[in-house]
Amino acid sequence: MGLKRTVDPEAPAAARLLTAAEVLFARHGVEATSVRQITAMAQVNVASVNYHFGSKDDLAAAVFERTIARVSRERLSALDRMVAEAGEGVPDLAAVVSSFIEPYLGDGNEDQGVLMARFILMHRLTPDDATRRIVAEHLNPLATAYVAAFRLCCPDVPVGDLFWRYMLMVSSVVLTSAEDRDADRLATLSQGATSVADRSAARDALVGFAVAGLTARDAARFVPGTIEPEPDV
Amino acid sequence: MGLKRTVDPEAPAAARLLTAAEVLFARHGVEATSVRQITAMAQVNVASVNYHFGSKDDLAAAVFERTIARVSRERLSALDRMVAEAGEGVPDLAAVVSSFIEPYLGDGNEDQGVLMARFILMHRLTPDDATRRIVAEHLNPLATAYVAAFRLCCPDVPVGDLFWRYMLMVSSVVLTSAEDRDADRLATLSQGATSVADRSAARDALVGFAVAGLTARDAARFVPGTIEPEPDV
DNA sequence: CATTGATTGAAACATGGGTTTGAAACGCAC
DNA sequence: GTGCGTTTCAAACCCATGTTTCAATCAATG
Repeated sequence: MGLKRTVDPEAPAAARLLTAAEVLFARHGVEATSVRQITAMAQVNVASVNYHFGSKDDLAAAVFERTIARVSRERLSALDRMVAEAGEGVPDLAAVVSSFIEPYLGDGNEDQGVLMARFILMHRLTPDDATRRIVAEHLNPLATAYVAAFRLCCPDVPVGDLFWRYMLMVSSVVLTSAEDRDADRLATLSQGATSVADRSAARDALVGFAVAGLTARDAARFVPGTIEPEPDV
Repeated sequence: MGLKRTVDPEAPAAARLLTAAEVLFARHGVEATSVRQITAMAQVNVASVNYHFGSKDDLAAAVFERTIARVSRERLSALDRMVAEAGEGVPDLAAVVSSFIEPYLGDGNEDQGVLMARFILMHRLTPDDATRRIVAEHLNPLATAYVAAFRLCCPDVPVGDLFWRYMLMVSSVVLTSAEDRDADRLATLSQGATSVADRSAARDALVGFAVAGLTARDAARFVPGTIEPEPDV
C-alpha cells in the first residue's frame, strides 16, 4: 500500500509536475493543494509551474484534460464496438452501463477515476471557462453517445427521461468514486458490512442501480398517492 | 425573482449573521465565501463573526446544523407517520422516497436544499470533526430510519444492497440539488428540453429513478457477459 | 447618575496563497 | 570556446484571508 505512484527523477520538469499534480489533485482536490506542495513532490522549483504552464489553473486544466481525453476516447470506442456488434439487435444495457462505470473504479491507475469525478464535481458546482471548455470538448460527445445507446436499449423510455437518468447515473458514480476514504459513510451505516473501498461491491451496486433506474417505466407514475394500474407486461 | 431573502435590519447581529451566511453558503459554498462578504451582507462588523461564533468554521457549523436538524426532524416524523399508517401492510415506497427527496427541491426556502446538499458533499469529500459530529447526530439516525423503511418495502432485497442503494439515491439528489444554475449540464445535453431548474421534472425523475433502483433485483446479475436465466416472476 | 458587563467599530496583524523577478546554470549550435 | 535561447533557482512580492486588538458605545443595574 502506501504511496502508489511517485515521480520519475529522470523525467523533465513539466512531466514531473503533471504526475505530481495528478496525484495530489486526486487525493485532496485542486483548491486544497498548494503550488508548493506540488513542486515539493515533483522536486522542482516553485516557479516551474508558472514557467511551464502559465498558472496553477492552467496546470490543473492540463492535468484534467489529459486523463479525461484518454478515458473518454477509450469509452467511446468501446461503446461503438458494442453497438456495432449488436448489429440489428440491441446492445446489452448492463454491459453499456458497465463500460461507463468501470473507468471510475478501475484497479489500474487508482487516481484516474477520482480525478474525473473531482472534475465533474468542480464543473457542476462551480463552473468556469476552463471546465466548460473541457466538458464541451470531451464530455458532451461522450454523454450524447451514451444517451443514444440508451435509446437503443430502452426504446419505451421517453428521450427526455433518458437525459435525466443519464445525469443521475453520473451523479451516483461520481460521488461514489470521489468519496474520501475517511468519510466512508456507507461503512458507518452498514456497521462495516460494506464500504466504498470495496470496488467489486461498488461496481455491482452501481450497475444494478443504474440499469434499474434507466429502464424504469414512466417516472410520473411514481407521484405519491397515485394508483398504479398494472401495465401490459 | 432576484434576491429572495434579505436581512432583517432589526434583528440582533448573531441572527443577521446566520441568515446572511445561510444565503451565501448556499449560493457559493463555504470555502468560496469570505467572512467579509458575510458581514457586509449582514451589515455588521467583521469582528462580529469571531465574537459571536468563535470562528468562521463554527459559524458554518451553526448554519448547517440549524437547517439540517430541522429538516431531519420533519422527515423523521413524516416517515414515522407513514410507517404507522401502513400498519401491518407495507408503506408506499414512492411516498417514502418522495418524503426524502422533497426537502431538497421544495419551493419554500429555496436555500435549504442546496445547503443540505452542500453539507453532505463537504462531509463526503473532505470530512472533518465538525461535519462528522453533525452527521453522527442528525444524518445517521435519518439514514437508519429510511433504510429500515426500505426493508419493509423491499423485503426481497438484501440489506447490504439497501445501504448501497440508499447512498446512491442520496448521491443523485444531492448532486442534482447542489448543481450551479450556470452549469445545468442537463439543459446543455437535452438542448434546452429539460433543466435542473425545473423542480417538478427533477422530482419526477429522481423519484422514478430511485424507486426503480431500490427495488432492482440482485445487483450481481448485471455483471457484463453473464447470461441471465429468467427468474420466477 | 455612576458603574459594569456586553457589544460594536476601525484598524492592524499574521499567514498562506499564487505569482514575479533577475541572476545563475545549462545545453547546444556555430 | 563563444554566444544564445532555455531552464532552474532563491528570494521577494502582492494580496486576500481569518483573526485579534483595544478603545468607543451601549444597556441595564444599583
